[in-house]
Amino acid sequence: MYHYADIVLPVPFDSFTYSIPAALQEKVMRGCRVVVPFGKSKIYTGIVVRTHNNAPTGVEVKAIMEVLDERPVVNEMQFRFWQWISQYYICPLGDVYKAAMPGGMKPHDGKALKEAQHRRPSADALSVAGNSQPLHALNKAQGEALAEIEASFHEKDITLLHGVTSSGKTEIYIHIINKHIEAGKQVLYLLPEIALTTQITERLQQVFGERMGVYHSKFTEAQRLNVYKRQCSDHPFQVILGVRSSIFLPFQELGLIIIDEEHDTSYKQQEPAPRYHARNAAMMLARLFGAKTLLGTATPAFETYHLARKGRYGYVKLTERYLGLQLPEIKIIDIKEERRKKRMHGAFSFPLIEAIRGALSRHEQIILFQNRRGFSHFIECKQCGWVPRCPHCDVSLTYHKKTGMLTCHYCGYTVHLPEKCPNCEEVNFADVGLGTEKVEGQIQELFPEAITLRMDLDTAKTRNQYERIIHDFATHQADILIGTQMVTKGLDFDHVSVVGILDANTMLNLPDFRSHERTFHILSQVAGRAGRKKEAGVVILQTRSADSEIINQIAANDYWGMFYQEMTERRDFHYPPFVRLIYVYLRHRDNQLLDHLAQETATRLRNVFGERVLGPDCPPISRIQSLHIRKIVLKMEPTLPTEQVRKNLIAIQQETLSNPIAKNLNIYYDVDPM
DNA sequence: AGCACGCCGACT
DNA sequence: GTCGGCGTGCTC
Repeated sequence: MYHYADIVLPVPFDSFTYSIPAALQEKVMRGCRVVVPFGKSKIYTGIVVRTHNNAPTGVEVKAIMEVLDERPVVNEMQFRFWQWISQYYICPLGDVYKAAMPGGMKPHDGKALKEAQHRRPSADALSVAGNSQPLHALNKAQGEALAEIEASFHEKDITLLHGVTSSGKTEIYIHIINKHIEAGKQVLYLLPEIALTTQITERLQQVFGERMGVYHSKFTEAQRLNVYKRQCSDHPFQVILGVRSSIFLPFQELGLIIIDEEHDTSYKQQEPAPRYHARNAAMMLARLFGAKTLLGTATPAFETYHLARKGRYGYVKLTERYLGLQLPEIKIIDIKEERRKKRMHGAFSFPLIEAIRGALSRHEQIILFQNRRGFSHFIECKQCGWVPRCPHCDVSLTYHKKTGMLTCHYCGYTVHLPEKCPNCEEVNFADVGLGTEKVEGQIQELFPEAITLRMDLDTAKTRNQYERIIHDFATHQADILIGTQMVTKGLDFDHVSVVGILDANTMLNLPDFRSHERTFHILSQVAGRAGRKKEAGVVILQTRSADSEIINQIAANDYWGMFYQEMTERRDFHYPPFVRLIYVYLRHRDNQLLDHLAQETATRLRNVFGERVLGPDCPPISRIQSLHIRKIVLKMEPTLPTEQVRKNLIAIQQETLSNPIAKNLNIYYDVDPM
């Protein structure tokens, strides 16, 4: 009989010890949810991680109020996985719990007790319906790729499927999934949030019907709760199609994880903790289960490709586009040159205008890509050069013409555009930089007869709005789709013959070692949207760096050249995959105090890690939501024992925070940052 | 991270 | 005289 239990709660600590009342002693089990009082007035739902007889010293122990489950809702595999996430990403277990359980599983306050009273039996078998459709036959190239993947899985646990856009990867996935579920295994199919569209969901639903569950963060709490409970039951879904957080669902017999669009940076959770990378974490999850992992993409992340080349991953290439689709031709247009010749109409070069005109006359569709929302980047007083800036962040405000508002894209601060310059009282503002809203306005002037759609964070805030736009464009209710990187994700439109990239410089010059790789990924993806059945599309790539190597590599679809050059640079300058990066972020309201504390922390880090420590520095955006920011970079050789590193880092964090002047200091680590 | 406690400005 | 601003301290 145990008298105490360690409980994980949705707060940033590992666990808290509670006493077990005699009446609950039979029921309190590892993995079950319990209801406990917390602090002065809170009631939380937590998870039992351990029962024992060690009375905590120096604190008043509170008692568990209620047990919600008769059998565990977190299994042993999940506990091991949570532990790994917590250690690798240097965050307390409570943060992992918050991310891992859908809201409905961790009710708080009155709700927790209510659920205990109205406890329902776990999801019944919702029953296997016979509405599934047969699998499509694979074509020759697909069939060969499938055979190669299977052969590769005999030797390696992880295989990269490198297949050009529209090469029919989804059908290959369906065949592999089918084989695994026929063998009695479960399959997890991961997609980036934005790519989880009805197109793919519907296709998989046709085949797997009731055997498949979909797990998306935009679903209601109740829907996600149902999927979670179903996975705990005796009749779990065989296939889960989900976004990054679905790696935390309970699995019983996981045999395969597919990570589609594996290069996508949105697999990395930036905020809040745990700042995990769902691709890398999924590979660890697969390892725990002895399951296979299939990474799929048209443009592999350089780190992935590097490991595939080294033989750590199996590698299968699919070069043929499905239904004989041709890869688009990419034409580079030098904006500087065109501007000098006075051949630019706003953001549009003559060749782009001609291409659009041609497509419209043939009743074909056009996608225009500009990776910045809003009307202009910022506005500037023509008289005195005044630029409206965010009072809380170190950025200028973006002008949104339709609403007449200036908005901070970091904290959401919004004000009306002033009628006159508050500095010189002049009434003459210039719009500097190009946003999607301005692109749409110019298109409407150039082609008043064309119907346009715009897709960015402003017009596609919800899943419904997003899908509406996709649907309208796919059914040809509009001629031109203008958007940010939202338009690049795994969508296949049949009638797009022209893709215009309005300014391929904005992403290129970011102070980030991955900016070339990212530009390559995103531009290749958007270029891949062009092309119709049996007919090549055209991509007009406008740039101010027409001579740069990277632009030419993108235009030539020279993945290998790009990769080779980047790897050389990353080896020489010590960047991943040759080192493991950890960023240390420090945030504080007081800039001077922050400076001091950041220096102090860097010194502590140097005492342990020496030359591996760089900084502190001010990041490019050095203040967000009134907090000043400093960043310290750690470059660790991959051979360094991660457990020792982690212990040192936690100790240093504690040391810095133990200084009384560091009261409101916020420190956190970002492991493998993106 | 929340959330309560606590000590200083503008309102009925 | 109080309502409420957010500094700071704690959570088994």
